[in-house]
Amino acid sequence: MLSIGELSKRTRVKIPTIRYYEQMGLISAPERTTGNQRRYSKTELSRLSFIKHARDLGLKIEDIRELLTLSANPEMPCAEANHIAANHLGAIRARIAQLQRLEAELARMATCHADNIKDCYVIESLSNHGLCAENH
Amino acid sequence: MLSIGELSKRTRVKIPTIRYYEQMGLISAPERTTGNQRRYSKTELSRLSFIKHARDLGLKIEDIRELLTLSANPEMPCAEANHIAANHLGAIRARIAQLQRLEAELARMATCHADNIKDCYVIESLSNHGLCAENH
DNA sequence: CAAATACCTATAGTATCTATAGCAATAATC
DNA sequence: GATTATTGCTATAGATACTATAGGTATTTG
Repeated sequence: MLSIGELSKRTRVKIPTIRYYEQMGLISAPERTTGNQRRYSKTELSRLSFIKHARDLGLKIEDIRELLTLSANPEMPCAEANHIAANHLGAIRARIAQLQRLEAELARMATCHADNIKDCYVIESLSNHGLCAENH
Repeated sequence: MLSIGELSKRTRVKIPTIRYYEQMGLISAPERTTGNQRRYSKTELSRLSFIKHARDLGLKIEDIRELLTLSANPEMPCAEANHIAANHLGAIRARIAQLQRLEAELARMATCHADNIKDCYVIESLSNHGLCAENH
């Protein structure tokens, strides 16, 4: 049995976050010691690892909740899980494309070598959208 | 003079967001009509455009506040503004790299053709970090 | 001038945590 | 066994950047 601190170390999920997930119903309330401290089993360790991994991938809590429900019913069709992953993939690709446009613009901006603000390209760029190479 | 609705249309900043920015002190409280409605001048239009543009670039409110202060002092050195932009550029590049790793992993996951959850690669991938091609 | 639209304030809610205060339990050391 | 250090508990507030709602008032349009 793991204390909340050990669970936190192993999953790299911070302690208040674990308690928050419990409150949100993502993980169930674990056993307690006579002194009222939480004690976790291997089951909860792997469930929390799943959650952490999915969060690292940028999935929303509600998506994760759905995936957890799905995974609890091993005979259900896999299409739904695929759908969630594919949806998220589209969102990520769009976000990458957007960030790359911003990267280009910031890179241009950061080449400024003016001595003072009145000639600074950073300020100028932000003031005047027309200077942008790409539209956003 | 523009009403808040016109200002919103021209800057594509939503009305409650404009009022929120006023509350946060990013823009100053504008004139009011006798009926207590806000009326904005060109000055405020361009200031809000600056803010919108910077937000679109992903800059944090506090960074924007700093840039606005800098731009109000045209004789100040430009180094600080450059520093903010460059910092942000670094953060964006890191985020792009991270998202590209996630994209690769999700793309692999979404190729799953299993019929039911127990063989689904999406669920399997999230359960088992060891399957990831890249580390994150 | 009436109806439709736009605007006002104040408050609460969203999402995903993180921090703090004040106290209790457990582990480590002597 | 006693002291001390670490860890844990609950409850509440704060961070971020808004968005939504309720209940009421101005302004514009036909």
